[in-house]
Amino acid sequence: MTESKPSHTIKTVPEPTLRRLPRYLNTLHAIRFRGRLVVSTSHIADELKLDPTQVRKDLAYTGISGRPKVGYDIEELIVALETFLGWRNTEEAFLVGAGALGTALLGHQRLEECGLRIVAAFDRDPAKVGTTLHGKEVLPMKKLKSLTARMHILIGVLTLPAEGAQEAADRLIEGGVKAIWNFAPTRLIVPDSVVVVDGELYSTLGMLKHGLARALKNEE
Amino acid sequence: MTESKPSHTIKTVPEPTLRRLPRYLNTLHAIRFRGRLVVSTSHIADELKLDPTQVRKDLAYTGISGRPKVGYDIEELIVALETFLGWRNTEEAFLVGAGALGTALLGHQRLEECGLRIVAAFDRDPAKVGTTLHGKEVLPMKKLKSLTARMHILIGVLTLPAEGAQEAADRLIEGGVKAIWNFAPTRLIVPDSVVVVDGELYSTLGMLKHGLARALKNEE
DNA sequence: TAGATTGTTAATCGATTAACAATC
DNA sequence: TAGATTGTTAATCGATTAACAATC
Repeated sequence: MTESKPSHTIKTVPEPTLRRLPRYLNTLHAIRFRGRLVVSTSHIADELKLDPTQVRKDLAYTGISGRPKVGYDIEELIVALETFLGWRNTEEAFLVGAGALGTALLGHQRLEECGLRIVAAFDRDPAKVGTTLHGKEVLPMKKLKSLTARMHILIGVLTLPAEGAQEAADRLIEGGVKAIWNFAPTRLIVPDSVVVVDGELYSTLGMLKHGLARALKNEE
Repeated sequence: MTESKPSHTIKTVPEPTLRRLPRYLNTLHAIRFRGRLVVSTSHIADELKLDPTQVRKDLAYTGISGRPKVGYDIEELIVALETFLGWRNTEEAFLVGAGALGTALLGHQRLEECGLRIVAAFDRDPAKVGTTLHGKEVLPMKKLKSLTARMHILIGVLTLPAEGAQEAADRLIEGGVKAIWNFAPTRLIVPDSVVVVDGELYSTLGMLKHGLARALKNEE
């Protein structure tokens, strides 16, 4: 018996591709700012030191198509990429853990441009509860689940230590959250229906410091 | 004529491996906390839903070796990983851009545990210059290059908008910086001797929102 | 039309996974 | 010793790159 895939299966996008798409957007914004209306994949590839074929393959995933000899309409391409990445429709989110990192994300304007509006923070510290950070209320943990449900919040942002992370994730998921942006240094156990994406702060810091160590060693 | 590699060539570590190593550390800390003294690769792999062989290959890069039948000494393994990632010797850094994100990193305690001590911030806003954030001075941009050189700073952290990023990177590099942790949404052009690692805030946010959109679509 | 660029198919490369011998 | 686990070599898989036909 051969396995028959459901006809509506969406082609999954390779993770490396997904990581590059936001970089294409950065580049496109810069190019558009210089007054260009169309752009070729070699143009984008040059700017980012990538292979033009790779850029073309990546763009194909978003469903947009260019015109031979001409290239891609920059405006259309930006819209297609932003739509694909989900940056075109703003989604409300709750943040758990109002420490330094959490406070930063509450105040980081650019997140809203990427379709993420953090509407409130939660913290277990009574001294923080009731205060306002960057215009957003800090609420007590015991309200996390009920408010998530009542406000139909779909995204949770975790900026707390590893210890409290799983517990917070559980409450959020019980409340109906479908996606978690996790900055806590721990792996979360969640149902298949929930997406977890790691903030990767420490991964990138590891790459940085390892790279520095190598660079210094090579110099001797 | 055959190419002869220099005998001291260091084997380069695949990027996926480098991304996983900090996750192993998280897991190891949790396992150690539970009182274990040794750990097997299948144990680590189970916790992180990875393949044991992959964990073994990754660990081999750090130079540590385990004992057949027994496994790895947790303590030794943690030290080996931290050393490999450069988290064991603290390096001083300058941060440029004292906005919300920059302020957060200035106050984020855990960075120091990963060997990064941000000692001062720089900003072009005269209103911020002279103030103190999380106990660290905010200094004017015009001192960036000279202070970097005088204090032998090797790491720069960029938390400013795309526009100012290249300029700041240039000043840091002129001052002697060898590694840049870049949170600005732009590609930096730097000499080969300088390591740039992207903070990837927007890449991960893109993966999150794209993942959410897919999850919601699959549900209908 | 000729040339440039897209989009696709094939070849290559590198990372993951499987198989297994070495070893405590 | 027997069994479990490491560490390495081989097979597989997937992503990148190269080649090239289609097209404006």
